[in-house]
Amino acid sequence: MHSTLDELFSALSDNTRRKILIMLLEDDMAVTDVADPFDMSLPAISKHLNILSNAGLITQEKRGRVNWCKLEPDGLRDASVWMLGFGQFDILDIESLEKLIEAHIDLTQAN
Amino acid sequence: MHSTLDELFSALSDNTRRKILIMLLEDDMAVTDVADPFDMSLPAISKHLNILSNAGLITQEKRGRVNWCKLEPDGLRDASVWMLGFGQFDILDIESLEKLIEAHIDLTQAN
DNA sequence: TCCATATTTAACCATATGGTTAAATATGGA
DNA sequence: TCCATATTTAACCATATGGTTAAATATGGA
Repeated sequence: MHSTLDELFSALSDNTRRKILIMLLEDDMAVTDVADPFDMSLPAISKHLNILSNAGLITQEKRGRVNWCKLEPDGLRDASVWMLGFGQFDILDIESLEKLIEAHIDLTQAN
Repeated sequence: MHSTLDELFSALSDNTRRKILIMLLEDDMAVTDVADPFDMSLPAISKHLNILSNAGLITQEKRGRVNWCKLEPDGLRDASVWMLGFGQFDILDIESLEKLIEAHIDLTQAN
């Protein structure tokens, strides 16, 4: 929830955890199912999921015996903002961003 | 140069290193000058700079006694691309986008 | 030549990280 | 009630990380 950039980037610095995030892009998953494709013990995956939770990248909701893991859509935002603030704008289309903001301003002024 | 995402995100997960990158956004710097604002020994800074080099985020050029540190503009690219591939760029809300545009304008006008 | 300056290397240390296996816990269902 | 299933916790281990101080190295300049 109130995770630091340290926690965020650190959470992203492990390939297992990045793969888990990509899996959760598809759908929410139980811990056992998250662990399935990995050649690694369940406790190891459980720890990775904890790290992702603390970084704000996922949330976990326990229903019955099953702990459902869900991607947290806003989790990457702080990291994205920090990185893009560096001027890596050639990746994004600046003009369309400006149009988006103009549209937003028009909408708010129309009220 | 050909650093992994692990190295990249890991390099970014330390606040000292992020601060160094922001300092180098201004201008190239000698190692001693990079170290100056930090309450930390020179060897510690030297190690941080090595980590940033290995991650492809900076380059170092030795001229005489002085090792000049230079921001590597494409260094963040792979990380950015990973996040884009993640498809979560709608996570940037309007406010963040406005800040980004402002930052971009500041940067281009600073030239 | 000799000293100062800039930086790295070496040796060390405490703590963090990413994994393991075994045991504990909690819920579901016959 | 009793067993299976889902997951976490505990204890442990090897290696990585981020720092230190002291020594080594290389260059610049009087």
